[in-house]
Amino acid sequence: MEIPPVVIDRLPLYARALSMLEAREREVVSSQELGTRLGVTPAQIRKDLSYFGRFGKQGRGYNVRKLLDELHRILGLDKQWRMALVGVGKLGRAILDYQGFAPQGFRIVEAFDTDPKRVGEQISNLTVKNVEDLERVLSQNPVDVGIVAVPAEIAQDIIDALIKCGVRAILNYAPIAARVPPGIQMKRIEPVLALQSMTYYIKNAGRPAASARS
Amino acid sequence: MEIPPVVIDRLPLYARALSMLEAREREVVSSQELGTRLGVTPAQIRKDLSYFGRFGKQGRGYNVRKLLDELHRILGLDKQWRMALVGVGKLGRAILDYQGFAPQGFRIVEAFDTDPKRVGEQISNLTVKNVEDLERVLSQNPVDVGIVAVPAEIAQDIIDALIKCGVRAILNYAPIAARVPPGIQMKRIEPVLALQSMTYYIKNAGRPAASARS
DNA sequence: CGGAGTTTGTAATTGTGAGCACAAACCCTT
DNA sequence: AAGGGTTTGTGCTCACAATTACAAACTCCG
Repeated sequence: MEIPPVVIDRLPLYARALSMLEAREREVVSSQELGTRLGVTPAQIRKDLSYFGRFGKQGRGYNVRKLLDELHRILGLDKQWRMALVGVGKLGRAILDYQGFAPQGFRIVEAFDTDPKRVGEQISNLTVKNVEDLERVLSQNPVDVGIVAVPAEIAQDIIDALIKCGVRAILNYAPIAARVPPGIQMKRIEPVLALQSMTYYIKNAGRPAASARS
Repeated sequence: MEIPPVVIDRLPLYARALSMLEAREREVVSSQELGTRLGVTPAQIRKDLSYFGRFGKQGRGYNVRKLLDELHRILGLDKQWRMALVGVGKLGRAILDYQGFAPQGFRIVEAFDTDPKRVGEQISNLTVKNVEDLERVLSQNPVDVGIVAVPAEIAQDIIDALIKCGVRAILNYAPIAARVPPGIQMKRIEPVLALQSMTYYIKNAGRPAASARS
């Protein structure tokens, strides 16, 4: 069955909420409560889950542990994922430093750069390698995900190179609308774009002089 | 007229592509070409723009400079936007360091933290202030946008505090599904969620043994 | 200046996802 | 064991967004 991408995008949210509940040793949760926590309607949650099976019990709700396991299995979060970072400038270093990947099973196992001055440098347990060796290195030791943190001008070339090396998912921090062939996943991380769409909504508000704040 | 949020989300993409074309001194561009660059259908672009007016000329296309100006005006990008950062841990420091905001008119003008050890510290032209003084500082010198880079546990409280201070848009880096009242804009920046949905699509692919690569 | 070739703007259509509402299933208390 | 109270899973409807298709408007070359 073909599952709508929006549904897939919501599943990690559900999983994260369930993790929190599990940490608090909650055994059961209803779509109602989950929905309130996440700002999603209960029907939406039930429908999303129904694409994959019947995980709840009428009159009771969902077993937190069991549903979390199912979601992990569905999303492929029951494995470890190997990632390669390209670009170890300021942004790249911040990504290497980021403590949020590892606990979720995402490990950065290679780092590349074009700048010879950076190649060879040791950053958090990794030796920065030359991007020219990308194909050689990754063919011997493949990764699943490529993280792109290079200037916009060369981002598309880097992405193409990564895909040629068998990478199937790209996390793109470069400010560019890159193209990937069908079957390859790509998501942008672009704070500036997020800001630029929010300003549309707030541009006219002025400072609320002295009116009510609901 | 009520404009679909998806449309608003695409406008910054158009603006960025136009910026690039302007830098290359292109005078005119068609929806066709713009669409190819961005991976969007030409009709989509024309329809999106038609919500706001008639900016093109049949048989010719869009004047790059003029359309870019219009988009800037529509999105409110013709002003400077003041932002306050809360949380100057590793992530917060990386955000302060990020060179991508300023050129687009987004300036971080205040930085806050809860940790007394960090309060008073100087980071890139800013003095870190105590989050307890948030209300006082921002009431004297309001900002438009709040950037949240604190642990999940306190993120909702920080967001509530920012909104109480008149902030109308939140850029949220904390891994939490926070709630905001209607009229307040919020966007998440969450690389992990992006990864966790991509794995769904690539989890079964295995390594393509020796098959064709299209 | 005329006609072939472009390209826009939009009406009409198609496709898709969200919400509603309810039967069926289960829990729990008495 | 029975009945009131919950909650799930899903068919149906509605709303909205993407695509198609085309008339109208413009360009530009000879």
